Amino acid sequence: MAAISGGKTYHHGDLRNALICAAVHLAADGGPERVVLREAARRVGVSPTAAYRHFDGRGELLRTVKVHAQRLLADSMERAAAREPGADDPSLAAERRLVALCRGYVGFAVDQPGLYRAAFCVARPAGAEEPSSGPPQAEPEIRAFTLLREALEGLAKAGGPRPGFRPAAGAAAWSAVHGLSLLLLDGPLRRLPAQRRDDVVESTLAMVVSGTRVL
Amino acid sequence: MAAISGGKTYHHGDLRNALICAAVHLAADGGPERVVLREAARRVGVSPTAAYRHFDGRGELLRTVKVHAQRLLADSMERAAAREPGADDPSLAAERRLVALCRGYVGFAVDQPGLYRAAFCVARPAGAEEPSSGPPQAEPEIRAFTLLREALEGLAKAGGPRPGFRPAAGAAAWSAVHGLSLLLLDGPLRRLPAQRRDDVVESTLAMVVSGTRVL
DNA sequence: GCCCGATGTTGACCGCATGAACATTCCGGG
DNA sequence: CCCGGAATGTTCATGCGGTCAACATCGGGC
Repeated sequence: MAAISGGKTYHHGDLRNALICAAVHLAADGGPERVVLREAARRVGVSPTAAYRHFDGRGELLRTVKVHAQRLLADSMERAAAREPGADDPSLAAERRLVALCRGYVGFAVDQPGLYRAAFCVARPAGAEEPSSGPPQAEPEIRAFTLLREALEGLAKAGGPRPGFRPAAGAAAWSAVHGLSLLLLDGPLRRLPAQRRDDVVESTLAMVVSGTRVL
Repeated sequence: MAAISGGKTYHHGDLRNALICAAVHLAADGGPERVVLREAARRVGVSPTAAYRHFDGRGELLRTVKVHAQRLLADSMERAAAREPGADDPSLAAERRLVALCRGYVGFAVDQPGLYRAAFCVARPAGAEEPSSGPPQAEPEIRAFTLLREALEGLAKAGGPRPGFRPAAGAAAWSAVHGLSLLLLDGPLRRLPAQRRDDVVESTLAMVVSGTRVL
């Protein structure tokens, strides 16, 4: 029927995606807590309960947004790494890649605070608190982390295989950029002037790189 | 009157503190989002709106809890540092103190996830979004950060005054422990078995210490 | 002893999440 | 071509939380 003529049909046709899109926009300005089911429905022009045909409640909507946000974060990292020219010295290249990835990480957090926070929000399955429910359901393995870990492995390899390298180094690096991002967003480093902020970022990256050498 | 006899009086007598206490308990299990005004009032045995005589709404209650939580965090750090024996080599002592403080930090986060999250939650003043409202109102200077910074300064001094030391090093160290804490709490490092968790913590602390040397 | 201000209480309104029952549409047999 | 069930939306209703206005009560200073 007249889907072309702008007329509204009883059946939306692609409500799920429309809701996700609206929810992502909500998260983008206001973070995860502003992802409100009713509001998303309103924006799409549909009754609130319609969303329940596509999501198991607000929790699942949020979780979907979260996945999206994580993807965007990883994209930002890869883009930053791709922009990095240094393909000269291969051993240096590994380090540059790591730093570029981190820059992309923090950059995303600063540019898209709402989405960044959404990417790491806790969206409990609607009233779950007990750890004893079924299998531990392995984490979907976040690409952002994979990128960091691989970069670190590349760095370790480039510097010659050293014995002390621990996989936990990835977590350490991640901790640094994650913590830095959050402190800059909501944390006490919020109102930092841009110049000082860069300073802090550089220092932290230096710590990561240097720390990587001893891990 | 019969405050002693357990009889309830119309006037509570110390409602503000009672509410804060209840709210802190709520935060302790469930984090900031579970700090619900009505629930706190219920636990104290008072009507919901009574709270408005002492707080400017839920936001202020939460902010009060936040301050409390930050204090507890700093306490945990100092306690950890006090437990640290190493008073032998003064130059080593500085490093040990730094590590102990960090351990106390992460330890608090792991032991009191709800409070830790409350300590860093964003409690906006009831619908504020515009950055252009009055003076930047300096942050109250979080003691946890001060402890870290001072420890780093002590470390720098102990190693002989080096030129390159930047104050941003404090932020870098903080970023690491903060990020680590959050990844362990809600983040992807959540369900990590305790043993691996310690591994990650150690690696991160090693990164901090080593990074400190180059900053 | 009385009155005012501080402190609580009731009642009401609004937004949100969610579930039950009902309506509309689409689509694949017959 | 027609029908019935599956999808997909809608309306109505419940319960919770934040918050405001109007009213009640207490306690202390005059």
